[in-house]
Amino acid sequence: MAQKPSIPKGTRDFNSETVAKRSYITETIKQQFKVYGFQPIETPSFENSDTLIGKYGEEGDRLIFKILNSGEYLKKISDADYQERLESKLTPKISEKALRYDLTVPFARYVVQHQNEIEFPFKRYQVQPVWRADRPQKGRFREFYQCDADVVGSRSLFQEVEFIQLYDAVFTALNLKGVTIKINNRKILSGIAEVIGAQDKLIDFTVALDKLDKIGEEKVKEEMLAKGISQAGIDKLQPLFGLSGNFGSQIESLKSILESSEIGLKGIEELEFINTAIATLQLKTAGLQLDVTLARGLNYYTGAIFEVSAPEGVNMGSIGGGGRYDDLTGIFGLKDISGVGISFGLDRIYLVLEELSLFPDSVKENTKVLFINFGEAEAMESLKAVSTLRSKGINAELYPDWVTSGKQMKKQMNYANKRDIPFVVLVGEEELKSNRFALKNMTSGEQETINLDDLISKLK
RNA sequence: GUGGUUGUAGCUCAGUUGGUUAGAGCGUCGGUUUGUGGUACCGAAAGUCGUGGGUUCGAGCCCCAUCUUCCACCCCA
Repeated sequence: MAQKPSIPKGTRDFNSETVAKRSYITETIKQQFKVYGFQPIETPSFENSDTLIGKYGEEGDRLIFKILNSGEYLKKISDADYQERLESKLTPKISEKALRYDLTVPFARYVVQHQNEIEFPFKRYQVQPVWRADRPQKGRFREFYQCDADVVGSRSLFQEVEFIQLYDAVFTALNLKGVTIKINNRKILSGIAEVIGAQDKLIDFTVALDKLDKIGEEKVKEEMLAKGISQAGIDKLQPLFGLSGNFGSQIESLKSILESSEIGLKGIEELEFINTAIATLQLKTAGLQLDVTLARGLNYYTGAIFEVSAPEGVNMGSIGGGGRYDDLTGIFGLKDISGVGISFGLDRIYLVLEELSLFPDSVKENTKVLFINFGEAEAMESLKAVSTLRSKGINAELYPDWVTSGKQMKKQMNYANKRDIPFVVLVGEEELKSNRFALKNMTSGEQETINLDDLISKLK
């Protein structure tokens, strides 16, 4: 064979079984989104670069796929710019569009652009692929799907409460038990940074703190010190490292750390509200856990921060995340619109369900009955029956090629086997004469000759 | 973006310090079996050893580049 074609790294082809399983997940998620009152929207797969660039931090900019301009884009570059070879200067001149990096920023753009047509609070969901120029690893791809639900135009903490319920509802519907919804609050992180005198180093501080369960207390302290946080400040963090117990007792410890910080106390107040509400409403299968070290998406989250981790024992990064962003639309010129949202990582949820064998057998459902083809007259008669069965909603098909020998028969039976088709119908010369059908059960091997009505009822 | 790792038949993988014609299992195809599949037995086809350079009398094996896989960073769903 000649050189085989290939696809770019970090992308995948999906066979029909995988498509069925993926669609089982997205349909389950969409169904819950609808039940919770969200409306679908879709946005283009690529945006103007200035919509995306600079919204995800320096690291994010690096991971955005940029689209080369059409036409003679190099001719428009001045000799000076060309000679200079400065990416930051040249890139915007040869690339004015970029692939969607997530669903949140395009959504913010959508809200601002269509603000006069939207009823606030606006609840939307969106299930579309996003692209990142990342280096692939397990559960990390360069093209993957996000399933987002967001609300804009309400500051109510009941939204956060509902999103936690929504997470719980989806994972319950997927029969995925033992999922942990971690929650934190940007205001608490700000408060802690304030207390230790590192307000200006909030990001460095939280990035280091985020690594606590991965690299341990000592390394975290080292990293903070290296980032310029004072030893005195780090000492004040000591109670934080020993934080344990349930939601309530952790909150009490945090209160003592944050007693001098107004914003920190505000964060605690918010967390307490959410926790109390969830305790009253109860979750079905997921667990809610306060995790002060959780610090994701700080480039725009301002209040609650969510992250969902797979059940214990499954080696997978987060399978969902989200949070409150008080001023996301501000970057597009629409001030004081608060938003909060969550995201499900389809590709990772897939890997988790696969690892735990949680896909129901029903996702594989395909053709129920295959008619063996014995020749023109028989095939014609078979197609009549096939049409009738199809009109009754029974997945049926006729093998397209005729039997010319016993080998062909074997081939057709094998075909049914390979495709896991549970029934085969034989309409040969005898059946044609008697106007009956030989129905064979491919699992048990049993066979019976019956009329059309019986055939329908047996296959229903 | 940094460091490492992987690639041999359709699939999963062997292949010794560089040495004749690169192997196995599964699958595929044919036969035992011309209206009955799954099991069994017999047989066959199938590989530019990821790709491109280089070293060597000789390269699947060594060197360089590149693509790909997986992993750890960074970051993230």
